[in-house]
Amino acid sequence: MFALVDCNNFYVSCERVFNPKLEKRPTIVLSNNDGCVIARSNEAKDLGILMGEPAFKNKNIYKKHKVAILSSNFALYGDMSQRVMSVLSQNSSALEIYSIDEAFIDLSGIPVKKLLSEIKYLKTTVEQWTGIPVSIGVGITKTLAKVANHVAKRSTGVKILIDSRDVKKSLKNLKVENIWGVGSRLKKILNSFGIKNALELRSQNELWVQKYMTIVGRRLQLELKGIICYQLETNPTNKKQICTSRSFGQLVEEFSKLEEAASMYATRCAEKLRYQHSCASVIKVFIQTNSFRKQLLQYRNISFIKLPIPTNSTLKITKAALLGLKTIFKSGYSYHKLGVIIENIVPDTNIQTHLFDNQNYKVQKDLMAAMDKINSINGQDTVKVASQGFRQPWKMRQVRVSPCYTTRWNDFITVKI
DNA sequence: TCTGGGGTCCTAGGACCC
DNA sequence: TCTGGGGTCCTAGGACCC
Repeated sequence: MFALVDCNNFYVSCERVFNPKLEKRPTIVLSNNDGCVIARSNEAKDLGILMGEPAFKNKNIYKKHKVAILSSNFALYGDMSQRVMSVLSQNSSALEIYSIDEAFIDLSGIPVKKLLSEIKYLKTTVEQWTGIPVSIGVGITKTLAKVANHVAKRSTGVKILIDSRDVKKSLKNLKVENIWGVGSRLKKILNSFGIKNALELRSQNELWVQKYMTIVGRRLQLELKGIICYQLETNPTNKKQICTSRSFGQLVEEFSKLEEAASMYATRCAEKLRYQHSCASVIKVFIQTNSFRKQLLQYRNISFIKLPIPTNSTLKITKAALLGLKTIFKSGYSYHKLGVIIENIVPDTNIQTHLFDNQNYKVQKDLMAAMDKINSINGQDTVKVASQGFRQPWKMRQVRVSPCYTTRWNDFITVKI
């Protein structure tokens, strides 16, 4: 049994905690550079303001209804999120923080009779301690808990969806596009076969689902049937990719400004990397013009840099990012967005396999011999090396540690920094 | 020497999430 | 004039190996 706790209109609710005058007033929060709407109060939703809508389009509506328009303050939201999650973790046995405003809770062990009072208590506690209103939905699987939450949001704020007739009814009332995991593409496919609600999807033939919705759809269907495919993930796993990117407030042409942004974002990436005690060896930089402005000349490109040895040094990552930027920069374009991405992330204690890179044949051979020795002493798969015959020029296929790593990077720039 | 089946690994790109 | 940012997972298809 899972509960999904979801903060209502999270960013707006955060703002309201510190500015009670915003209560009852239609309120929206805008993205970076006040570009588009990323949060709406219920009153704003009632005005027909959509999520992700560009803010400049509806200025008249905002003015007419005296909508409070706020720039985003992610430091505040992050802090409020932590407070909510801490209350939840104090009041539950197992917690998975799913996003900044959502968490799954394990409820197994609580008798069904007590469920309602439990989650009502949880809801009240969070609201009293943090000032953030939440909705809680309970279901047998995570997907059903999501469905329950959907129902809760439209009623009293709590919903237990266990009774099979109740489940059936709720699924019938849920449009396919509102199912967790169904986006615009799947909606189109489903609708074209006349499947409009979640109940119809649940009762579809399994082979059909597999064919048109792949394994993802099968899991979705099973979860709707009450068969658990997604467990609670209580240990936050390390990021496999870390990205820092922004749109510029206005178009940028000078290389120096791009450089400035690239080194700032590279620094942020390195910080995030160190925070999770990892190292990375691939640094990507992308730049792009504004694709919405079709009259302008369009250009986008991404550079790949692979470092011989993983690092979490800000300096090294920044240097690589700047080098990458140089390789893709073209003058004569007006740039709109820049991002730095780091990949090939490994724990910072686990870099020995990368010694194989950029070594000559003899050194590699010696290293392999050393690895073999370590393996034979430990008697386990500390380090595995593919048992290929040696060839010239040396091409190592695979060095298997966890995570697995190979040296097939011919098309990439490899730099020593 | 010729050829095929079975397998792994990798990447780009798409789809989806909040 | 002005259109978010940060992620994950899956698949197809190529490269490569035995």
